[in-house]
Amino acid sequence: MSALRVLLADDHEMVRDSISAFLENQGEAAVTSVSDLPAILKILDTDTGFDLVLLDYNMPGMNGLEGLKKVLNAAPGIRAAILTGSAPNRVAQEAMDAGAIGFLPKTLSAKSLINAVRFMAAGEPYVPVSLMTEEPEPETHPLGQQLSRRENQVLERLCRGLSNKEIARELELQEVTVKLHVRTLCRKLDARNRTQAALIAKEAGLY
Amino acid sequence: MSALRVLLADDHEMVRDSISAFLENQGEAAVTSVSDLPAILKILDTDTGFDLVLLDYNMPGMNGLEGLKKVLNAAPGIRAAILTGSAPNRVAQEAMDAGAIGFLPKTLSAKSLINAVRFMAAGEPYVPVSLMTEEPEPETHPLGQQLSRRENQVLERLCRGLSNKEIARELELQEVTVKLHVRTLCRKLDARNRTQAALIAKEAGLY
DNA sequence: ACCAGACCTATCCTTTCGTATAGGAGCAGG
DNA sequence: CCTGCTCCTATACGAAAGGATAGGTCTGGT
Repeated sequence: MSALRVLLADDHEMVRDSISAFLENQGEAAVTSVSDLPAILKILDTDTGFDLVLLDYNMPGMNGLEGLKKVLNAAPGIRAAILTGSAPNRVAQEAMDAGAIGFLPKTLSAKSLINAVRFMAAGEPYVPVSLMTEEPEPETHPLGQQLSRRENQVLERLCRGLSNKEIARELELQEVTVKLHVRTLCRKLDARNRTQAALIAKEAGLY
Repeated sequence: MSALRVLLADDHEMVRDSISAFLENQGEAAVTSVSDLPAILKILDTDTGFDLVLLDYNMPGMNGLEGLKKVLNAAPGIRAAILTGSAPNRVAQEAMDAGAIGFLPKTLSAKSLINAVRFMAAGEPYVPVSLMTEEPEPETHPLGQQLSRRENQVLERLCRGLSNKEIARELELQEVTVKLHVRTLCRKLDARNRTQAALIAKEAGLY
């Protein structure tokens, strides 16, 4: 049997090395690993012959599921899966809807990982059962859940003390748009201003 | 040479399996892995013969560095290191102060991990150079002491998300004066604006 | 086809924040 | 006395934040 060709992107070098070493030691796959989204796109520019692409959800250039869409766009028909540390049910659903072949929380065991990779490389969608059954989702954070994707992204940057302009630059948005999100976000969190919003989020342990 | 005995705790099963598999494949160590802090404490209750304990910073029961202290308390003299996804400089310092033998961001390469484990198991402290050379951002708790009485009063209100005007009213000052304090206070805390100042203060547990 | 919701942008406006400069009052120690 | 420090105030200006209104796209669901 010829080894599967896997393309792995994660900004944590330890995660990269560990996963790729593990997959290769099992003789299961030949792993090419990079650290950000642009690198993935560059590779796919000349080589779309991978059996599977693994994308870290939190990684430079990903911008939520935008990165996934870019990958699918760059290599139509390729099988791409999302890899994430936290396991928000909602994101899994969104990822699958966006065309992902699978969704892998890092809480997955290495053995399950092997199986999942095998499944997905064969074109079979894979999402851990736990994520599907936990439909009612006990709300890891009641706060973050009532915010939209964008609002969460903005809030995270609010918690780094960034200005609207800086947030706009990072998210590739106009400053007015950021203001909009900040305002609606403040309303939902019952905060009077950005500072309170940031404090509330930190208090809740969101960021 | 006999293999090192490593005790690993991380709530992400994938991380556990990957790291332990990697370490063991190198013939470097025999890894025992668990998923939370109580499990660690239970093991140490009957077996303190490990060369190294690796603790995920974000893990059930850890509660910041409390978990580290519990481990050191349960097995005095044992070598314990903190493992974390994010790499906040400050926490590294705190961890070392609290008695950790090392601090490992997950951005570390697998090769560096091996070296680090070897170092630490030998009793040699290990912290990535990058964390040491980065801007120190020292003194988490002495923060409050660097501030004058007024500045502390202003900071406390900053942490309630109040505006300059509101702070002025509460302290019976003019708004300009509050601005002055906010500015000098931000300088001392190395914050770029009021939001960051509030966040830093809360992070340090000041208010 | 239609509607609802999330998302993005624009214009206009007011308020707040942040910075700079220039003082003055009070108190400590050399 | 002079020096240095913290504290308080004042005026002024540009930058940022916050708010309101209006309209646009795109999506999924009915």
